[in-house]
Amino acid sequence: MLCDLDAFFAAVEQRDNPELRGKPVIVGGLTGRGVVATCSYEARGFGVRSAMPLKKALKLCPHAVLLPVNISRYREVAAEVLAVYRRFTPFIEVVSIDEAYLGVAPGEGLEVARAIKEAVRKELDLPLSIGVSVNKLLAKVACNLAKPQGLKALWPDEVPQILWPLPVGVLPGIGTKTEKQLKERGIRTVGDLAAAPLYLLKMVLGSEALRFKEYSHGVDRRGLVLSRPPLSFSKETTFPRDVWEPEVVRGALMRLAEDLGYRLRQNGFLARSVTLKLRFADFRTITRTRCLAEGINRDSLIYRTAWELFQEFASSPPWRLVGIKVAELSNWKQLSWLEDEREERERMLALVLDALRSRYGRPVVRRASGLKGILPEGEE
DNA sequence: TCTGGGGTCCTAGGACCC
DNA sequence: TCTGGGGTCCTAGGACCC
Repeated sequence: MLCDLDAFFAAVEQRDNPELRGKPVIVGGLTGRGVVATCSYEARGFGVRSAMPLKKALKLCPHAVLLPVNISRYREVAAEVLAVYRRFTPFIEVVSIDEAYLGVAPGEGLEVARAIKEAVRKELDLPLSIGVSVNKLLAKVACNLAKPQGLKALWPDEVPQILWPLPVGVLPGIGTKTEKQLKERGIRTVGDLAAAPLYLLKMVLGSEALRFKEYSHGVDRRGLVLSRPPLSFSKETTFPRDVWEPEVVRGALMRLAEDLGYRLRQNGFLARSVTLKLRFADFRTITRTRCLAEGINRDSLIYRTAWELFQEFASSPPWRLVGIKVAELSNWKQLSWLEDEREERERMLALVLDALRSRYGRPVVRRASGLKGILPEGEE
């Protein structure tokens, strides 16, 4: 079964603040250049949708309550929801903060789903939709049909009647680009796809043609992916206005690097590649990667690498967005006894800063001349 | 309308090695 | 003089998902 919390961010806000119940609520960035992360069903009534620019959303629904994304709060609540799921089954694939596939014994799906839905509503006061079937694809489609606050099963014998009339975009892996290409070849619905000759599908879908052909018949061989370590961490920021000054970008890179270093250390990783992402005012976007000889997790090394890449490849302003990604992750082995004393002191400093940060938030270090010889060269 | 942020996966070319 | 086949690693971009 697929469990999907309805309008999750907005639902948490409405639950935590009853005054918001029944009102159009939009959760999204507040910079003015943001988009809608989630909106309540009341807001959807005005045509507001996820990923819509906030400016447009507020034109459609001027009296909406606009709230910033309080991601740490939503993570707390999501953990509570997961704890409920775990009471019913250990077979859980967490797709995202608000979605998870649950595996239960054949024949028990609907019954367990009803119990989960009821528990989440009663104990956590959150609306949940669940789709039940024999595989992930059909469970997902069933869930979409059930929303909001619904529970629906979709069995293989219903595929021609229920799945075939739907647009091909309901299949996982078919996004707007592929949907358009298929449409140009006369394939609009899943039924069209099921009837199309394979050579035609291969023109658009390449080596994946067969898999989508199977999907169109309701066949999905994917199993549950219970859990695995992350492959990358990234952080990026869109400036409130287009930026012309390299110094502003440099400051942003410092903050991004701090955040990524913190996450690497907290999760016990070293990263061997650093990627700089730049978006220009005209929305052209480039990425530049540097692979390193050794894994790193120090803010200063992440920052330095990203800044070097920026200096090499930034070409010309104005810039709209800057981001850093760290990847090629490995476990953070304890440094060998070969490490020199300076490195040891830097490691201690990092641990102290992380402890401060866990407790008080990100430390703002304006100038630390007293730490000469401890901080890396050139770092304030 | 004016376009976020955090991820994964795939493709394709080039360098390099044997 | 003109050129195989198999492999890994690195890099850039794009599609997709939530």
